[in-house]
Amino acid sequence: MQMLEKAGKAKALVLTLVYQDGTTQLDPEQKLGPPVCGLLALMKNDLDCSTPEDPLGPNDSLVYLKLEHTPAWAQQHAHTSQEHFTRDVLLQVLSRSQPVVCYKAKDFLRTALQFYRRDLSWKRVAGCLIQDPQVSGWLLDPANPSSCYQDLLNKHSKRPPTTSALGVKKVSRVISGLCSLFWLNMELCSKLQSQGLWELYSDMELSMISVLAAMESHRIHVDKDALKRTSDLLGTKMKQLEQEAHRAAGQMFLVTSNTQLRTVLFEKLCLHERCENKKLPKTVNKQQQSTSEAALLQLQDLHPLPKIILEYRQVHKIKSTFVDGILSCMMSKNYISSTWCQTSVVTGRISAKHPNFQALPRQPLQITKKQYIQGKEEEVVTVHPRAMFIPQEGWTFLAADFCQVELRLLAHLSADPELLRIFTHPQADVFTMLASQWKGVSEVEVTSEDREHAKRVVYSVVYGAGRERLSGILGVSGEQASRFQDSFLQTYREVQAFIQRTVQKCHNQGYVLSIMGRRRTLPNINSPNWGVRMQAARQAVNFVVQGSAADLCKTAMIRIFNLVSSSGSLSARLIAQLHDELLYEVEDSQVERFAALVKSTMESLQHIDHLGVHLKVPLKVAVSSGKSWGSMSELHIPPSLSPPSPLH
DNA sequence: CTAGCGTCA
DNA sequence: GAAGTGACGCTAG
Repeated sequence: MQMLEKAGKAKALVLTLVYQDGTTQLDPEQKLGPPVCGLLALMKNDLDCSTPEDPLGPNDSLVYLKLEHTPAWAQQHAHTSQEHFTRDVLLQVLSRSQPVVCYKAKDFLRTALQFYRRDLSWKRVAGCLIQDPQVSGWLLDPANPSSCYQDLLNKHSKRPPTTSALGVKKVSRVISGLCSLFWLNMELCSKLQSQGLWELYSDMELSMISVLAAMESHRIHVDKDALKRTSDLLGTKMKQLEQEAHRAAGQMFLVTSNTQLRTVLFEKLCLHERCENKKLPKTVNKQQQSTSEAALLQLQDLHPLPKIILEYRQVHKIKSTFVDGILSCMMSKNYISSTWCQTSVVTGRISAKHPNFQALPRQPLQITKKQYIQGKEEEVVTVHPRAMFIPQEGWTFLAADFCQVELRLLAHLSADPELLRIFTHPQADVFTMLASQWKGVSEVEVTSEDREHAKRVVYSVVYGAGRERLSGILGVSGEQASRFQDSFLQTYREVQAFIQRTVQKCHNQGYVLSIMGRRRTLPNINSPNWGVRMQAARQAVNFVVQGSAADLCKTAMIRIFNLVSSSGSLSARLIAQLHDELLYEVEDSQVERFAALVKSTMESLQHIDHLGVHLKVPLKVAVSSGKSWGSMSELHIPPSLSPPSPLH
């Protein structure tokens, strides 16, 4: 096929998805993305002789590939050759060594995987290094990601817009868009190079595009019936609580309305008059009595209503966001695939939406269900959104968690002897240890809530929480909080020195860097406004640690992805990334082998020779597995079962 | 304290 | 009336 040969020989390929409404990825974002109908590829050979006025050089050419499945009954006849042609071009795009450029390349890769899910394995996208100006733009200035292609172009292109949009045919607009995309990519690449961001871009972020595309193309099974049952259960529970609230209030009112609740609590029941010793929070703009959680907690001993409202809100939150919310993401299917965003977090972490997989409750919710069956009047049921996610038949979920990554990185970055000692001679889990010290109980008595509490306290202090905020978290007076803060920073003196060093550096150069060279510029670090300046200082410190942790987690994802992709037998797939935790779906028979591989791959990141990363602390990875995301139990891996040869 | 997304008034 | 906003609550460190 001539065209295929031409595409293979082209010096560069510039791609965009085309949607059924005629728009492309270069047009401003649609609210609800229309379905894809094809792919437009510009094959560039004349890299020097095109001008803004005549973007298409004499040796450049354009091809439109229809993405559409031929019905099975028609396959023996006409259109199958075209379908195969498109697939072959896609395969070539995935494996070519010449540059391929696509704005929002992840969407392109995912679309390819979805259209050819029968005969295009997700492993095939592993080696693909498609360039993406959206990613480059974000790396250059992660705090201000561009909202659309035009935005990005305006921000970086030296030349003014090529042709005025009015009166020009849509086709020529798209063509000149693709040409500008090519030049924009060149421009961004040179900027990355001059900022020292090239390695981070080409070795990490570009690989992430494939990892995320493969992750998005996977279908996560959800127990839809159970989800519907819990939706109904929570619905009846809310009705019960509403009735209880009306009874407690002595009147009907809309429990979801804070205005009406305020009237009941403070004008009818006058609860604020009965707690003059406590300070009740006020609403910010109107200085009215607040009905926030903090206020209701203060009032809960005076009257039954606040407690009922608190429980109502809790149930409502779970139902609307995590039960009905997930149901609405499923449409008529019985699976979901989240959207994973690479360019929305300043620190380099990734985020998820529809649904936000990273925010599903960790703890199940206990519901007491009143039912009028003889013998038992009350039944306690636990509602756990995570338990709704199920591996496919014959597969198991496996989670691998980097234990205390940020704190370990802080130990490394600060070289604090005390913090290093905790991690190099671990008698116990750090947060468990601290919790047992603070609460005066033995380590075995520390509950998971205690541990969680200790964790919040530690991170709050190291990221610069003020006295007021810290007293809220610790549950002590402001004065005690201050004392705690002082003694903490005295115990870990080098941590304090690291914080000061980082802020100073940010002051001098205007930006800070993570261990792998990720960069955040903080213009506000020199603001004349004290509050604004202090916030920038905290952001600088947080960026160095959080950003470095993100670097490690991404490296882990990529290495594991490459190991599995290049293995003939391994089939484990990444389901989700919970920042420091990777969740995989693994064939039952491969669980042990894969667990050992994941653990050793992740822990081996203590030393990354070619990047000059040598952490002063060991990395610890905890692995767990289960037949639902809600019921994972720890897996103990013998230390050296099979040391993998790390690819990079 | 720092990062997000989803829901609501 | 619809669309935008800030507070809150869930997550992760």
